Amino acid sequence: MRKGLSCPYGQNNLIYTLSSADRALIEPELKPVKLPKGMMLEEPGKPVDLVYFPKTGVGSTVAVARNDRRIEVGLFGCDGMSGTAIVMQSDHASNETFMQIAGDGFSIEPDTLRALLDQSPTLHRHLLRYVQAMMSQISQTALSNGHGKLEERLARWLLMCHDRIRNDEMSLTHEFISVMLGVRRAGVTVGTHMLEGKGLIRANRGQIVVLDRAGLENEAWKSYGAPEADHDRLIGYDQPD
Amino acid sequence: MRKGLSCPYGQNNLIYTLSSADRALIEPELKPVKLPKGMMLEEPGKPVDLVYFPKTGVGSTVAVARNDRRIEVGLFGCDGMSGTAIVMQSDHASNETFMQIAGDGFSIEPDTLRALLDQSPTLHRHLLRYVQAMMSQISQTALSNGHGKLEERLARWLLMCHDRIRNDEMSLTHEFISVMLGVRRAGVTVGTHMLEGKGLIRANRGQIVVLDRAGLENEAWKSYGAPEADHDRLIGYDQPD
DNA sequence: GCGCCTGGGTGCGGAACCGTACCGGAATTC
DNA sequence: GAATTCCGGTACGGTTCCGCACCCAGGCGC
Repeated sequence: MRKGLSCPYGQNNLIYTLSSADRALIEPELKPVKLPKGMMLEEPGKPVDLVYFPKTGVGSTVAVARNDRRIEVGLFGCDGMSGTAIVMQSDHASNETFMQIAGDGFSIEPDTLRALLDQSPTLHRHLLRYVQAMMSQISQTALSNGHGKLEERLARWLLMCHDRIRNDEMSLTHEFISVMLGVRRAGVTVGTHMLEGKGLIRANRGQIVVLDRAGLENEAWKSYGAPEADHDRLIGYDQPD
Repeated sequence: MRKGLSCPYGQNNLIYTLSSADRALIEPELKPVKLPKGMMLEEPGKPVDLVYFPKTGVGSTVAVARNDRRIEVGLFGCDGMSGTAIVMQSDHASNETFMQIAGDGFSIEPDTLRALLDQSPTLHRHLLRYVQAMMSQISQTALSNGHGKLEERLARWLLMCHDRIRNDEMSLTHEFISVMLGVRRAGVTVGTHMLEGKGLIRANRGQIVVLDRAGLENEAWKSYGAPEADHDRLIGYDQPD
């Protein structure tokens, strides 16, 4: 587990790190919600109809091209939120966001959130800083997609997932990972074998177990770390109050 | 020229599309400034020391990895600004931004801008929506880097540059383009030959001339367009007032 | 005029990854 | 327990792009 995500299990870190005043402001408006696997949180070009703050599970943000090519650009769990367009004073999402690993969390109406943002500059500031951290993550993804070898990108992706799950076991199929990374399914099979051969993970049938996190970080050192450090600086230890 | 960038030549579109009240607010604080080629506008991990609004020229935002791998993630000209971290209520940049093609524009002190953002929610909103458009552009870059062939990525990049120059001739070396795209210099040579062969551009010695813009767009259709449409929706025709 | 630097053209071997396809075992369904 | 679906292992030819290297031409300084 990364240090910046050390909020208690079953909390959303963005909410948890708010000042008590801001938390008191937003908490009454948050509705508990199940987030089943595959649930669509926002769709490109459409208005955001609910904003979600996961407590568990993992959400993926995917850029989609006209010709149906798609690739994951960002990923979040208890550290983040969907519907960032609202924070940006827009209303339409530009990417697709869905639940990649089931969980639960909170939802809030966009209009309500907008009102709260107007009411509390510190709340707005907090969420803006989160979006800034996401931009850093997306930038790193662009870099990694451009320069990284498959094995390195795979290691980075597994790490980012692992960061957001309080468990070394992850339910992930090669097929799914291949879509997220924008590579062949067979490529992922080969990549996981490489990582298995080095004793970093163990995989079988829709299950990947992280054995050596430090080793994975080493494998992905070119691509992993900078956005995570940004996040910790922007959110983790920067609690207003 | 794209429709969303149709502000008068020698204006910054972000400033130009402000409400008259907001423009009156910010204009006294803007200092005219030359933006020579290669000028560093912000550096990763360092505080933003000035925010720039170009009127002419092109700026590049580049993600840098620890091992010195780098790749351009975003690009802006008279349509944008540097120092978006300030708009996001942060102070440190996470990427490197520099002038790729010389120009001129305005600068403003971060503290001054911060004060203005607090003072005018509509100003803040306007700039936030610009950052949202940039996120869309970065996402598309990640997608393009992951899936796109060199020729297609090259076409997209030339289009994005062309959008921000009021001229079909662009001073660009293969070497420079190769760094921006994160590919070999020789690869760019081959790619430009392909585009030349199709009659879309003409290139010689540090000069690239766009001959057939529509053809270029066709060549890059998978990657070009969506972020530009987002930008136009968020900024171009959404003038408060 | 000469040398030098910059920018671009070209070639070659090899690595990485693609598209496609086939197969087998594991889980699920009825 | 038979059928079906899901998931992963494997193979093969082809393409794209890399790393490296060498050379040539234009432009500049001296």
